[in-house]
Amino acid sequence: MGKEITIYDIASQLQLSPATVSRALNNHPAINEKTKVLINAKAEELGYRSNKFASNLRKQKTNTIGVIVPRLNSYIMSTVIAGMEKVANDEGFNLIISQSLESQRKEIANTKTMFNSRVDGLLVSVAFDTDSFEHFQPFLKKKIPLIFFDRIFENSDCPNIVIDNAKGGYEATKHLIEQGFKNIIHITGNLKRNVYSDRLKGYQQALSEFEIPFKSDNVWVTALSLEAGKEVAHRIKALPIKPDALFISSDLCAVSCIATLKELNITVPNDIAVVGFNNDPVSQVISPKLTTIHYPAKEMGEMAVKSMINHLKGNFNLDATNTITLRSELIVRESSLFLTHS
Amino acid sequence: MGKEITIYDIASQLQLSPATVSRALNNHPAINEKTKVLINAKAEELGYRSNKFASNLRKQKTNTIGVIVPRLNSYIMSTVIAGMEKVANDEGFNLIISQSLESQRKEIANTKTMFNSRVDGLLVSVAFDTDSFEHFQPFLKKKIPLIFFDRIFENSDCPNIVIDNAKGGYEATKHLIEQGFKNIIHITGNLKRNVYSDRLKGYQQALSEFEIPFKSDNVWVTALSLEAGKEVAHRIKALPIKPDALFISSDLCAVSCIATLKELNITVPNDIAVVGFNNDPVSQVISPKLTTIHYPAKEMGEMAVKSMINHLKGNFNLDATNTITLRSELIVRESSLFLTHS
DNA sequence: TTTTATTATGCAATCGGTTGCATTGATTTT
DNA sequence: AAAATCAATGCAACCGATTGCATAATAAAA
Repeated sequence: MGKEITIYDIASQLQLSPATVSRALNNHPAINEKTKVLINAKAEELGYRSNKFASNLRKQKTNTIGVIVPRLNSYIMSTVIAGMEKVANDEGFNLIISQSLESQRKEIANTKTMFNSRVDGLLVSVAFDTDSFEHFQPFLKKKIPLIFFDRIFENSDCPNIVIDNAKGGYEATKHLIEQGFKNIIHITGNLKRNVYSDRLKGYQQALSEFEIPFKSDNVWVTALSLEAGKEVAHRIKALPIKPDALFISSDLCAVSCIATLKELNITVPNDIAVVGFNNDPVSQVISPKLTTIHYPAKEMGEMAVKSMINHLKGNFNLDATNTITLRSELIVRESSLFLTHS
Repeated sequence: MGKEITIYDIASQLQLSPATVSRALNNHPAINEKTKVLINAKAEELGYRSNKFASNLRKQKTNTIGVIVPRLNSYIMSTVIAGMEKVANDEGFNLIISQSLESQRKEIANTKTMFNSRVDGLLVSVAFDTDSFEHFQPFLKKKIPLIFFDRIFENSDCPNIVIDNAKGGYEATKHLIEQGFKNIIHITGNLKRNVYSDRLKGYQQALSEFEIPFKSDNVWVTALSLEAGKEVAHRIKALPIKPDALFISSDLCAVSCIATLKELNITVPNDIAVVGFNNDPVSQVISPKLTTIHYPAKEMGEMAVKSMINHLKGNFNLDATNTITLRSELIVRESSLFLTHS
C-alpha cells in the first residue's frame, strides 16, 4: 500500500528544506549541482512522483489543452488527433478531447466543460451548425488562447490552422476541366463552414477561368455521409441530362457514390468522372482508384498543438500569425481520367 | 481581468464559513436546503467555478481515466474512443488518451506517463509486440484499476472487455465453407494477440467441424495494413494452386487485397471469395460489398468506461466479472457468395 | 582585515477545497 | 425543568508543491 512520497520525505531524509528539493527537481539554477544530483538520486530511490495537482494549484496552470471536434471517428479527425497526441505527449502536455457530434448544443456544453476544467488552451473544429461565437467568449475574456483548425470560425480574430480549401477546390475542378469535362457537379457540406464554402469558391474560380458558366443547381449540399453518397447517385441516375464529372468534398462519400453509381450501371470514369477530397486510405483501395486532394491531417494536428504550446510558453505570440495554411495537393488517380473507349 | 471566484468569496459575501459553502455545493445532507439554494444562487451570480486541482489534491483523486491504444486513427479505435468519450463526458470524467504506435517501448513510456498523471484507472489495448506485463505492475501495486479491451493481456487477472473472436472466426469460416469453399486462407495479424489467435482458433474449429484438414501454410501473418493487402494479392497470384476463399482479419486490408486481386485479373467472389472483419464503413462502399464480422466498437468503448467508473464509484467490484464479452455477428454481403457463372 | 558580491539554502505564506471534530441553538424526551 | 437528541454550521488542519524574501556561508574586492 505504498504511501506516496513527497518532497517533504526527500527533504527530511537529506536534511534539506522542501524548497530546495522543489527547486532541485525543477532544475532551478540557484541550486548547487551536487545537491541536485543528490536530490534526484534520492527521488529516484524512493520512487517519488510529482503531484501535479499541488503543482497546478500553486502555479495556476493545468498543462492541459482542450480539443473539441465534430466527431472522433472520421479518418481526418482521428488522424488530426493522432498528430496532436504525438506532440502533446512529447511536450508533457495532456489533451482533453471531446466531440460535438455536429451539434452546436453539444459544442456549447463541451466548451463549458473545457472552461471549468481550466484548460490552458483550446483547439476547436466547429460543428456543422455552429453560428454563434458566444460560447467561446469566456475564453477570450480570460485570455485563454483559442485556436481553430480545419473548420474555423471566420471573423473571429482567433488564430486559424487550415489548408487552402479554395486552392483545393480550384485544382480539383481545373483538373476535371482539363480532362475535358464541362458539366461538373459539386457535392459538398454545409456552406456555413469555411472548408466547404472555400472549396466552392475554388470550384467557381476554375469554372470562370475556363469560361464555363456556373450554375447554382450544380452545387448539392449534403451531409457528405455514406448515405448521402448513395442518394447523390440515385439523383444523378434520375437526371435527364447527366453531368460528366463530380467533385465531391469527401472521399468516403465519393466512394459510396461511385459504388452506387456502378450498381445503377453508370461507370466511373467512363460515364462520369469523380474527384474526392481528403486522401482517405479508402481512396486507394477502390476501383477505380479515386483522384483526390491530399489533406495533411496529421501535420495539422501537430501544428495546432505546437502552436498552442509555443504560445503558452511565450515563445511567440499567436496573434501575430493569424492564419497558418498547410500545403495540400491534388493526387491524380483513375477515377478522373478521360478514357477513350477501347 | 476576472479574478477567479473561490468558495471564500462566496462565504464572506454570505457571512458563512467556507466549509458550509463547500458542503452546500457538493449537496451534503447536513446543510439546510435554504442555505444550499442561497449558496448556489450566489455561486451562479459570481460565476464561480470549482478548482479541480485543489479538490483533487485534497481528495487524492483525479477524475481522470487513462487510455492507451495502438493507434488512434483506425476505424475501430477511433470508434471505441468515440464511445469512451461519450460516457466519460456524461459522467464528468476526463480521458487522457495516448497511442503506443504498436511499439512496446512507447507503450511502456505511455504507461509511466499515465502513472505519473495519477489517473484513477487505466484502459489498455496492447501493442502488437507487447510481451511483458511488468510496466503494468505499478498499477496493481497501487490498486489502480486496470482494464484491457480488444487486445487484452492474457493471464493477467485483470478484467477484460472483448468480443468473442473465436466465434467470429468460426462464423466467418463456417459461412465460407457452407458456400462451398474448401481451400480457405486466413490472413491475420500477430498471433501473440488474443484477437488474432482466437480468430485463428475459430477458423480451425470450423475447418475441423467440416472435416477439412488444417494446413499451417494457409495462415498468413501480416501487418493487416493496406500494403499487406496488396502483398497478399500478389502472393496469391503467384500460387500454383490458388485458394478459393480468404478470411482476412481486417476489412481495410481485405479491401486493399480485393482491389489488387482485381488488377491481377482475379475477381471476387467469382475466382476467390473474401470475408473481412470489423464492419468498417469501407466494407459497404466497395464492389463487391464485403462480407464481414460486425465489431461493436462504440459499445466496447462505452462499456469499458462504464465499467471503470462503476468500479471507481464502488458500485460493483470489477474483479468479480473478469471478462465481458460483447456480441458480434456475421454480416453477409456479396464478396463471399458462391455464384454460378452466368 | 573589513566590506561587498556571490552562491546556496531556508522560512513561511500561498494556491482552494475538504473533512473530522467541535460548537451552537433548537427540539424532544424524561 | 433538566437532560438528551438532533440539525446546522464553524474551526482548523490538511493535501503537496511553489516562490518572494531573508539569511547564512563563502569568495572576491578594497
